[in-house]
Amino acid sequence: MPNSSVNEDYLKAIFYLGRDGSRVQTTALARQLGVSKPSVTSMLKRLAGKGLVDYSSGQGATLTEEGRLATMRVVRRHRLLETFLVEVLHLDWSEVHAEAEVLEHHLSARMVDAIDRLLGHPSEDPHGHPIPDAQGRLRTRELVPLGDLAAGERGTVREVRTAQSGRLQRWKELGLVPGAAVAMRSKQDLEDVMHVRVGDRELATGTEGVDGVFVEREE
Amino acid sequence: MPNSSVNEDYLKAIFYLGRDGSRVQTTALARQLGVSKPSVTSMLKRLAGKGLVDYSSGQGATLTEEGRLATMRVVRRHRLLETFLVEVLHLDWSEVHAEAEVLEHHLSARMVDAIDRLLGHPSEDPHGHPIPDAQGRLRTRELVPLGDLAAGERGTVREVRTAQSGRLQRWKELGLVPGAAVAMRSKQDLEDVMHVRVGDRELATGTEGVDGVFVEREE
DNA sequence: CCAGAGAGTTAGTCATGCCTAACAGCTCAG
DNA sequence: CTGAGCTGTTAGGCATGACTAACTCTCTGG
Ligand SMILES: [Mn+2]
Ligand SMILES: [Mn+2]
Ligand SMILES: [Mn+2]
Ligand SMILES: [Mn+2]
Repeated sequence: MPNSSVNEDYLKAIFYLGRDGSRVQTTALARQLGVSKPSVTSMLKRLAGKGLVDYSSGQGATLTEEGRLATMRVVRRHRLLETFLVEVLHLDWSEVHAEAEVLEHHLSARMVDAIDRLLGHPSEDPHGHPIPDAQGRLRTRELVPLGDLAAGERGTVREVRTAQSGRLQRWKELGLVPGAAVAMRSKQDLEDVMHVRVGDRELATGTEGVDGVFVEREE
Repeated sequence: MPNSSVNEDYLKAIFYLGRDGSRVQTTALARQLGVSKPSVTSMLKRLAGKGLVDYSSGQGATLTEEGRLATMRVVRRHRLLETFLVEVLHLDWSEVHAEAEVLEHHLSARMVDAIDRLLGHPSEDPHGHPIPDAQGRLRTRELVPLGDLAAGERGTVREVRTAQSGRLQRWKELGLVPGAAVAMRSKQDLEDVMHVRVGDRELATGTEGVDGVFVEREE
């Protein structure tokens, strides 16, 4: 009756893919989770049976309120774990996602509380992602992709969204970490090259190279 | 192809039940693991197929060398985890077994190393159990049940073996923890009552009440 | 000697999650 | 307008790991 690891990963995927308010497609879930489309169809029916998602054949899926709360509990565990792994076990921020992806399903409430306490109730994980509170509330912010800044605009890096550890490693080397001040110097859209000031360094990159870096625009 | 959580719990159970060198019976495993006897028969065949146990129908099971090494890796993770949960997360020693029982199956090598390093390569867990080293070597000691001490004999508590958190809590209150000096004052075998000095306190108990407390005899 | 208790196995079933094959419906390019 | 390419479902199967029912075998007490 409790949710399995697999259930929880489906819920998280539905949550992430549905952030823009849209219904989540079978195919998108299959790609995200690395399973076949029939597996997704079958699982959506079972999650609907448990009251965690709204699903009708061919119409995609959304989380119910119960499903959203269950998802927030998993996301909370995931992000607390990442923070813990970096702060306490001193793993690199590029490595912790894979660990947290597994352990998020196996932490008791007691351990979650102990970690939360030890870390002093952190509000963000190492990648800048907000940690849902114990009631399932998630802070939201107005962030834009770094590549959306116009030439001359400034901002501050707030979140880095990727699960690829190689990209995280590179961004750390480049100084593209939460808190970093950035300024868009110039953009050659046709060539897909932009010049960005990151802290006190200059960076030339394509859109793809910083895809996943989100900034808060300077007012 | 890697061992599942369930596989690992079977291996551990075979290891513990076979410590005395005997072959482990189907029924004993079924009771230990809380599953039916046919489930055990079926699993023993599969573990034998993986080369982890020696099994022939009706003759019980023993670990192969490969199975023993796999078991030592799980026991190492379990005991490092318990130590970590007590030392770092400050959970009570009576609570950590249940947590470790789950997490032992989901820790990466990287996390095991990080925990081992953080703790300074501990040699024992909070209950006094030796932690296998990374090569699967397990320290052995000559311990006897506290109840085996004869009147007048002294010793030191070295290990407490139980998975019941209530018993652990009680033993902690009584001072029956690894390192505690004990002395058998007197025994009334017919009534099954013994009087034991624990540190500077006096304890009257039946055999059952201290079953699982192991001591090193004073020479 | 024989009945019953235990130990252990076989057979058959179920739930969970995954897969491939096949097909239905929609949209869009040619 | 027609076929290719998507999206999505149904059908059927497999692996893991659990269960109950029914059986065999061995041992022991009366
Ligand atoms: Mn996960
Ligand atoms: Mn993160
Ligand atoms: Mn376990
Ligand atoms: Mn222990």
